[in-house]
Amino acid sequence: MVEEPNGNAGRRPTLRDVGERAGVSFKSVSRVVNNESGVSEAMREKVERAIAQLGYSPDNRAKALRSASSATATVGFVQADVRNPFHAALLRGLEDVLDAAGYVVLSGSTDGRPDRVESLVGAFVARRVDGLVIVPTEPLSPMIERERERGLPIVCVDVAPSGDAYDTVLSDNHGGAEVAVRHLLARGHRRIGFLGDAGGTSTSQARVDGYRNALAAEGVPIDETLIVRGIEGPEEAQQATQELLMAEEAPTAIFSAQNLVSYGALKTLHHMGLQHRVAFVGFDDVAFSDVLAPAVTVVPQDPFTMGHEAGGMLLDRLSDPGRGRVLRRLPVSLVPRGSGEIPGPANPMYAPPQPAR
Amino acid sequence: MVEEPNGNAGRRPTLRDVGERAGVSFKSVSRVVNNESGVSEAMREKVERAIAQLGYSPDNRAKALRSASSATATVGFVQADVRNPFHAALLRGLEDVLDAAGYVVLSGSTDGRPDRVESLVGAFVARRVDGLVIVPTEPLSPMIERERERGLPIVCVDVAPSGDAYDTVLSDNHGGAEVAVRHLLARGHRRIGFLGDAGGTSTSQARVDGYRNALAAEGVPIDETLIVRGIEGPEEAQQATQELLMAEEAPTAIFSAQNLVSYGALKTLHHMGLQHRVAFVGFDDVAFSDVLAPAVTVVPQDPFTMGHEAGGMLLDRLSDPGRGRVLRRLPVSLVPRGSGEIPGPANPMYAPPQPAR
DNA sequence: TTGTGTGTTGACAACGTTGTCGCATAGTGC
DNA sequence: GCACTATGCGACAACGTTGTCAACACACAA
Repeated sequence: MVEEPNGNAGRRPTLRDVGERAGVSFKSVSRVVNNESGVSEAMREKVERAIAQLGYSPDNRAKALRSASSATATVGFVQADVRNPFHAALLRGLEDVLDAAGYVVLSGSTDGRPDRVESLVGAFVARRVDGLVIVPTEPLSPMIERERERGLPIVCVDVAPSGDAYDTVLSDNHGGAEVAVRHLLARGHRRIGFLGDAGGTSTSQARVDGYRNALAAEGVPIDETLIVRGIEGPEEAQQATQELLMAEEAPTAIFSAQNLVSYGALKTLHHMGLQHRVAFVGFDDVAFSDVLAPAVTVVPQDPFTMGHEAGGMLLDRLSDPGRGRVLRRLPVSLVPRGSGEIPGPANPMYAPPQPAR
Repeated sequence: MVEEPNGNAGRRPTLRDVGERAGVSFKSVSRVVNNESGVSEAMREKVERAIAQLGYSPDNRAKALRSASSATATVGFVQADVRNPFHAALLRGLEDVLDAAGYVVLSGSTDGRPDRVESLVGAFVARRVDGLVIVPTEPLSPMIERERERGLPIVCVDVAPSGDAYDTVLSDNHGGAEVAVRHLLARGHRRIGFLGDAGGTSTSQARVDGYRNALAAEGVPIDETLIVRGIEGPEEAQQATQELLMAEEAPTAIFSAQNLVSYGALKTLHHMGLQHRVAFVGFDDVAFSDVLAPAVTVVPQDPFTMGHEAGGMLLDRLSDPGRGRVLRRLPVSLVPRGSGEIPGPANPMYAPPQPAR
């Protein structure tokens, strides 16, 4: 039970309060709190008793304020929407590694809106975060650029901003997309739809490039009408998928380059009754991918690990601000579960896609 | 472009720096920054020019430190795991309403472990958050109790801690469970399995109580062997579901009381090929609930709104610390999608559940 | 006894900000 | 010309902490 001093209800006890209580100077209390050497046993006991009685907890703001070089042990995480499971897992990975190092995480969602990015970063900077982890948007917010120039440690995750100024953690987006499309090609598909998200980020670009590369490597001509980019959320993905599948020469397979897009695409495939006829591979894992019939073949990323890596990278940068810029590209590989193994026209097992109903 | 003063590389400009630059006292700069009255136009312009040149951003730590009553405009959110979509949506709801009021959110996951709760709350308090929003565990951390006694505004969400000391936002857990089970009863089911999560919280309890109530109201005897509680995560849920369905007198319907449990239960139903035979209703919505076949009948909560409400409640409490404790219980209703409408034995349409393969 | 270390403690100045107060300067009324 | 008020600005003290330095007590050797 914490003793509540009569006069100053609501005020938190300070070093000075504890010192008064213990009959010593507040500086001695500071020494005990910080486990400094050169404190007698008697002093330590007296002070610790007083601390317990008053329920003292140190004020990190004052500590951080004392020396400009000193730190708040707080970092900011800026992403589009924490409700996207990918971002939530990133955050959790971050939290875990930073928590272990004594940091806490300020988290904010921007929906990718530049004004929200600016205001959020401004709010974080006002609180003097020691560093930022961001999922960049394109173009990168000028405020973020300015903070980097000023020396604030910043790590990008999932997306590499243009230029090579930022420490970055990525998945192998190009390679992953290529593997996915090769997988479909190998099963006899020649007309493969591409569904990509909005944003115009390097990540989004790398995934189309991977798609194009895989086709080119097999000598399959690229039909631009099969490539749909700029899809914003599951509803638009449903729409786009439907249009693609109702077209004159519909694709026999679909590669979706992002988890929310996959969600919409799968919904449409199932609603149209084509889930067993049209092959599907998605970048990013998707909830229930192993419960759906057919189970969903994906190239999963590991966002938890990505967050972990990003946090570690930030800690490294904090301890050595002068080091060169680091880019880490995490390998990905395809997990076949069923939807991606549906045969295509160049395969003897092929059955033409007709709606089941 | 921010001008970098030669001498003090890395140091952020302060009020004093701006004042020097503009040739005025730092106090005048403070006045301009805070839009105080009694500042001449000439002064304002001079200062604003200097602010822009130096890229000044105020230091929230110092501001908050200045007066004990002043605030950090920061709140902490403590939950088990952001990767749970329910918690992520809570966080997003919180962020949005608090952001609009100028606050930022410190977020931390504890996996429900008491030691992590303590250390996280300690870290938040050290940074002098103005308030906390927590998803409580049972028993409630003594550190949280102590902070409430000390006067820190705290709002609980999703779970009501024992006693009635905390502002709380809840779903109507009892009512929701009752509606779900009544729904199954009305379709002819008499043996209804209950799958509940671990934790021993009031929420978890309310959902079993709702289950029991619904059965009792229909005069259906309660078979304790059909009630499985304390399920920790999807894997355990899979296991429990399988055992339930392989038992001598297996249930013809299942009510799952939590989203992660539903995930595991659905996985097992599908793997056993029983998804069209055994009825299923889940508390909490679940990703892909409308893509699965049959689509999943649920009693969804609206975690985004819950987070929104919790944030609003915290803001209210901050502006009026003396007000009485508030409890808000949000209504829920059942969304029939298919899985919950599979007929049971007391229904003429009933077909006995046999594995499809 | 004196000097020299050694170990423990306290006084005091910062950190960057806001609140309070006082001092100029200018304008107003007589 | 003299008070008086209003307006704009600066000086200074906090807020709670840490770093620096000085002061003190004590032991030990010379």
